[in-house]
Amino acid sequence: MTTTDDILPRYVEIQRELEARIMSGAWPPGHRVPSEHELVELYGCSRMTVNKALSALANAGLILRRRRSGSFVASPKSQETVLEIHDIKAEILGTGKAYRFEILAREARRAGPEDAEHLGVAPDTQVLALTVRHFAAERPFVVEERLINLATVPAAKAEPFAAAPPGTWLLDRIAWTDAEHAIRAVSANAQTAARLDMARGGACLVVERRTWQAGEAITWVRLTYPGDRHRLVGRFNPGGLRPGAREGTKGA
Amino acid sequence: MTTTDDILPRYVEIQRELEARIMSGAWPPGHRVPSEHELVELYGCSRMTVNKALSALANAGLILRRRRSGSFVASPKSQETVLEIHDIKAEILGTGKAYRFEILAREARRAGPEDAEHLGVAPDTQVLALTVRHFAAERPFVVEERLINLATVPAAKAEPFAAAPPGTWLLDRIAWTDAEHAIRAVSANAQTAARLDMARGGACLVVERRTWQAGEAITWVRLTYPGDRHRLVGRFNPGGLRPGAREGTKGA
DNA sequence: GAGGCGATTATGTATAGACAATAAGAAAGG
DNA sequence: CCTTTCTTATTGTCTATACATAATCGCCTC
Repeated sequence: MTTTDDILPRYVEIQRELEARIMSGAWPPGHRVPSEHELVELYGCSRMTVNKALSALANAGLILRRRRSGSFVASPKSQETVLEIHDIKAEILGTGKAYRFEILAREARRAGPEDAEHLGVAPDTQVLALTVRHFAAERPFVVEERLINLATVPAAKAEPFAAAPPGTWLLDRIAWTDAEHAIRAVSANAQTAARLDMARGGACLVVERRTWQAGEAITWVRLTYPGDRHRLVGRFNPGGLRPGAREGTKGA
Repeated sequence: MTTTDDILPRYVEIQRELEARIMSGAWPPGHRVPSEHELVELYGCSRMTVNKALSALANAGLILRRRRSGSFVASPKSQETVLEIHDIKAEILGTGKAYRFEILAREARRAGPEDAEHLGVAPDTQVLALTVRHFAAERPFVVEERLINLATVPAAKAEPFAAAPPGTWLLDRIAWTDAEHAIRAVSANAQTAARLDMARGGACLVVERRTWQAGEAITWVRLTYPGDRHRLVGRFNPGGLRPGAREGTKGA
C-alpha cells in the first residue's frame, strides 16, 4: 500500500489495516468489525495482540465495542478541531518578525466583582492585574489583559516582567492542568482601536482563557487581536492518527 | 480521594494514582516515575498490568518513556484547546431553541479560481455552491456559504436539502478523515449585516472549514456568526483525562 | 586517558491461558 | 403469548513468561 516497510509491530499493522478500511469508507458507520477471535485466525496471532489494536481504535473513537455484540464502526459526530494557542512571544518569533512588548498598566489589588468573575475566585482575593501590548515588527499585534491569582502564584507580585512577558513567565513556571477558552468577535472601542493601531469599530478577535492547576485558578487572560491581521488555525483528524502520514491535507 | 468506588480495573487505579501525583505537581516535570518492576512490587500485580497504565500515560503525553533510562514526567508545552464545532442544527436544538433554515442560493457549476482555492481542487471541477441561513428562535443565527465537491459527493447534486441542511446531510453520509479550521473576525458588509439582522460594520466571527476524506476534498464552508450573539468555547486538559472529574472549571 | 566492548537494566512486543462481566438469543414453562 | 432461565458469544481484565531492543555503565585494552 504505502511505503511503510514491514518492521512494524504486529498490532500496529492490524490497527492500520482496520483503520484504512474505516477511513476509506469501505466499512461504513455501523458496520461490524470482525470479532477478536476471527482476527486472531485471520492474522495468526494471539488475542492480546488483536485486542491491543482494537482497544487503540476504540480509544481513538473509531469503533465502539459492546460485549457479546462485537465491535462496530462509529459514526463521527461533531466537527472537532484542536487549536494550539501558542505563547505570544514564541508565536511572533516563529513568523520571523521582531518581537517587543510593553506593560501598559500594572496593579496588585483585591479582586473586585468583575475580577472574581473572570478568574473564578472569591472576591477580595489578592490578584495582579496587567495590561500588556505585544508588537510584531513594531506593529501592534495583540493587547493582553491579564489577572494572576497571587494566592497561587505569589512570586508574580515582585516580578518586573522585564525580560519575558507574563504569559511566557507563567508558562515557564506553572504546569497547568486545565484551561478553558472562549473565542468571539467584537468591535473595537476607542481605546482598543488606539492601542492596536486600527480603525475604531473595526472587528477584533477576542480570545479569553482561564487556567487552573489542580482546581486552583492560576490566571485569566483576554487577548484582543485586530481581526484583519490575525486568524486562528486548527487541524484535526478523528482519532489522532499518525501525524503527517497523509498527503492530501495541504492547502493554500 | 473522590467518591469513586473501588470496582475499577487495576490498571486504571494505578494510572490514576500516578496521574494525581503528576497533576498535583508532587512529581514535577523531569521527575523519574518508578520503573515497571518497582511498580509491580508496589502494587502486587503483573508487569503487563503496570505496562498498560504507563503506556496509557505515555500515550496521553503525561510521561516520556526511554528504554534503559526509565519513565519521566513530561513538561507541558503549548496552550492547546479542543474546539468542538457542532453541527449547526444540533447546536441550536441543544440550546432548546426552535431551529429553521432556508436556502438563499444554490448553483451547480464548474469551480472558478476562487472556488478551486477554497476547496483545494483543480479549476473546472464540478461543485455545488450553496448559501444557507440558519435561524435560532426565528432570529438569524449564522450564514453558511458552502462548496461541495461533486466529484466525491455526486449524490449532492440531486439532493433538495429540504429536510436537513447540507452540513447535517453531509455529516450523516460522509465519514471525513481530515478537517482544517480557520477562525477570524471581520466587519459585516451590507449584505452580511442584512442577512444576520445586525448593524453594518458590526463584528462577525467567521469560521472557515475544509474537509477531506482520504485525501479527497469533500467540502468547504464559511460560517459567519454575529459577533455579539455567538462565541466558541473549548476546554482542554493535557492528556485528555476522564472528563468532568474536576469541578473548578465552571464559569459564565 | 581514549576508545571500544560487553553486561545490565528498562522498556517494547508477543504468547497462551484463565476467569469475569455482559448481553443476545434460544429454550423451557406458565 | 409472555416471561423466565439457560446457553453462549464477545469483550474486559489479568497472569506468568519469553525474547527483542535500546541505552547506560563500567570494565578492559591499547
